[in-house]
Amino acid sequence: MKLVKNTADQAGAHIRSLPVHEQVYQDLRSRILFGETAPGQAVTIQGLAEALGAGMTPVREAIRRLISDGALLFQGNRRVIVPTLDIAALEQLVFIRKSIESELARRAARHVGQEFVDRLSEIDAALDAAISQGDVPGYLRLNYQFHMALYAQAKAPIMAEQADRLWLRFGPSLRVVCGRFGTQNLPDRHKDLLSALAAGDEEGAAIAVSQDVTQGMEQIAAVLEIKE
Amino acid sequence: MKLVKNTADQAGAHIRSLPVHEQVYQDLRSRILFGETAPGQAVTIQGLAEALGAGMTPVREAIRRLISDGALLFQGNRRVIVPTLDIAALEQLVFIRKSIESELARRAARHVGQEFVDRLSEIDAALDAAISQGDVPGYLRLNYQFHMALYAQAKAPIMAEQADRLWLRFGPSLRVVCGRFGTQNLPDRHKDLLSALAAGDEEGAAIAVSQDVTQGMEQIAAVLEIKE
DNA sequence: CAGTGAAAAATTTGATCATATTCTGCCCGC
DNA sequence: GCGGGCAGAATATGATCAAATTTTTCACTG
Repeated sequence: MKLVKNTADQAGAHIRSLPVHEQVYQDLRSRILFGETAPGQAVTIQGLAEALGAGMTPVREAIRRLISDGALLFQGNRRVIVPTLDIAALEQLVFIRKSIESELARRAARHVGQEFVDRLSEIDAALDAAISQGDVPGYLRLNYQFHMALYAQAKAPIMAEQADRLWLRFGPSLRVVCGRFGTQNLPDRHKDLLSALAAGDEEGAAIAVSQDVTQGMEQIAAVLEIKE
Repeated sequence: MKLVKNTADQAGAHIRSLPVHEQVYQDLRSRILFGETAPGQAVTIQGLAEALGAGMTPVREAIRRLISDGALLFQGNRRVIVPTLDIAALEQLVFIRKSIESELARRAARHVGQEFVDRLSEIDAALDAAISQGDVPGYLRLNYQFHMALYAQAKAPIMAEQADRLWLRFGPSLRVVCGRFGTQNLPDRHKDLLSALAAGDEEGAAIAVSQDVTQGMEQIAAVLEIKE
């Protein structure tokens, strides 16, 4: 009872290099990271499967990964939401970020060359442009890109991965901050960082990143206070 | 055409509160954590599904979560293995563990009561017994239990979760250490820690944990050096 | 004639989907 | 207000397809 072996070479301009579950993961991840999902929002498997035109198995896997990343929260019953930050969580994130990211900056300072400083400066210039134009999504993406480029330079992949994961936890809230305050008075310790890097000043780089973290988190804390 | 809705709650002593993918996750996790899987070993979906008597979808989900945890490694092609530590990775783990776990000890010291110190002492006594009897699995489980009980007391769930995740990365290698050196000359800074906790000495607790981490990691480093 | 190497077949394993089943939350009638 | 059904969403299975590894074969060289 062999049915027709329909060769199924129908028109599919699919780039099949990446597995579907990986594509879904990246897609969802960047939505969370750049605030396209609001804190508290529910996430349904079937909804996503339909929205992305994928089956539910790949969507399931992507969601599990993101739960493990701390980017999504599995509420005891079988409901999944974008987690809401509270002050206690934020305070812990500040501590961990400062520990890891300042060390990453320290290590990156050991490996910088002129071409790397140039590349970072380029990103920072684009970032400034986004800020002055009030381009919130652009700001969020470039800021992320700036930090990740720096951390990649530290030659410490495990630490960089930990830092990367932490960003998923405050991405949605950072978006809320920008929605409320706009981009005008955003902190920018990147200039300090760039001069420290150019001078090979490890401690200076660490301090600059630490201050950047503190300021960013304080903005989020301010919004959280209001909400209480 | 409704067929008999046999509720099938008689089969085995199944605790049906936990979903299968969760059970598989916990099972695999503890196997990795306590060294029942060797570093470098390959992990196959279908193999596990058969071994655990589960379908492949739950196994898939568990594996994805563990990859995200850093407990398994997805090799570019589609092969999944238990990752092998190298010196560079170990050094990064030491830094992160010291940062996070010493802070957790510091915070735990703020919330201890007598009954908590007693409970920890109890675990530590059992741990000593396991060491003197050469009971490696018992040592690994009790050591993990000791640290996690301490970190739970810190009232910092996010930091504790990060620490927990890190343990998955050196579990398999720790097992190798014990296989080579036995349990006799394992470091035990737990006594220092217990007295610091009883005295409410935050810094003392932080230092004790930091030394415990250093010593444990040095043992692993020694084995890694030999292998090179 | 034996050994080496590559190419192709076969087997193993991963990826995806369609579907059946079970559980949760909600709504309606009592 | 409360309990039972009802809708919908999540869990889980097995089938099916695709890819990668392994094995086999065979030709060619020393």
